[in-house]
Amino acid sequence: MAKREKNTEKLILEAATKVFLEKGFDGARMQEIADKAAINKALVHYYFRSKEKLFDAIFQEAFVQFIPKVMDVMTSDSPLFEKIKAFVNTYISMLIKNPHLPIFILHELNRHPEQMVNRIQSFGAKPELLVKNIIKEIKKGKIRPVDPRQLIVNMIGLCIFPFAGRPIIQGVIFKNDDKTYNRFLEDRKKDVADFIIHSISIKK
Amino acid sequence: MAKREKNTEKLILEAATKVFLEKGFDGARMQEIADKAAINKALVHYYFRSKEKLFDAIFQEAFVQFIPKVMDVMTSDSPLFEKIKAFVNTYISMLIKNPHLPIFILHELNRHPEQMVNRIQSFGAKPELLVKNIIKEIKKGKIRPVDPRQLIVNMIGLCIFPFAGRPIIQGVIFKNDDKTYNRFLEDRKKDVADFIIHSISIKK
DNA sequence: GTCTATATTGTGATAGAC
DNA sequence: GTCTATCACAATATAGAC
Repeated sequence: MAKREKNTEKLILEAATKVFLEKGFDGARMQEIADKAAINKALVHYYFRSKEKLFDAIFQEAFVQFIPKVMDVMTSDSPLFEKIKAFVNTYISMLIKNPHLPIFILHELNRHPEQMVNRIQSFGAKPELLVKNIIKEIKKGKIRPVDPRQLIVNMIGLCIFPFAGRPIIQGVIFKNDDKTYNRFLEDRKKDVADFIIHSISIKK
Repeated sequence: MAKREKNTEKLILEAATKVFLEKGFDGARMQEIADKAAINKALVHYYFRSKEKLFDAIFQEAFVQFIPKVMDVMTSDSPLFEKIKAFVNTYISMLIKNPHLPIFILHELNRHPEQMVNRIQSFGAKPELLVKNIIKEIKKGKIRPVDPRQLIVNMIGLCIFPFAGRPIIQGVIFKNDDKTYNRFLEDRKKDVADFIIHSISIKK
């Protein structure tokens, strides 16, 4: 059976995702989206009515992807260090596939912080559970006493930053070499996990 | 003696800095800059000719501020851990005063990575020195063997992320409370330094 | 559903009086 | 130097034929 042709709506969404993620809402052009989807500009409006509505569709999906599935990791019954390794590995792997995601989400949310209020309810990340879990480990004397919120921010920041800051890091530290930087990102899965674990381990 | 009036050029630069840093190049409007400077739109063009030229002036200064003065810290002859503490403390303090700086720089460089090539030469950050310094500490057995480049990226990322990701972090973890988040940022000066130092300390 | 043509508005930039 | 008025074009959005 022949492969089914993609329908137009999907073509537009794919094109729009690329353009919006690379240029942001303000930098994106409906014309460029239409060109990339190999259709006419009017057709984009036919399917999504306005630039804003099209953007909302893309942002929604991108945002869900961006929010790390902390809960998935925490519901497992493996030890904390194993959970950290799994989280870092999964999250960095996803970002390697979607390198523009961090800046896109971060920039758009900085432009429109009010939108954050709406988003919070719409997804089920409950960091309280993770916080409690960390506190439990501290009380059991398994890890160094730290502010759990700081630890969570550290974990996420360490994963995201090399993608959000790629041009500057690659430029300054890696002499703009793509291959070396990609290798650096691969290595990071292990390095960041080690880094975090060492930072909360108790010295004997 | 009466306080001297600010000249127009300075007024424009101050207004433009605010607008560009909050909205980025694509989102900024010459009209808004003029309004904020309490002058006419034509006058902005009179002083800077074009939006792009005005932007360049702002970006240049912002970029210099953004690049952490790693060298300043490293030229001191204090021990590595003291250097790390000083760096984290200085950099986070600066970011508290300029919270929009990270997203602004990161976003604009992602939009125009080619510009990074020009910038690199224009400022004197030589991370090689820092890399060598870290390697020396490792060889002396003072710290755990790590990839110095990863360590540097970690240090910077840990400082920057809570500012770049403020809306999302504050929304999800801090129930959107400004005061708590500001306190969190203050605490971070110490917490991040501790975090890094523990992560590279050698266990006895 | 898809196209061409066009309306409409927004925005950077300039001309010219004062 | 500073202003008002205006140009020129870019970009979103719609009308209407097919």
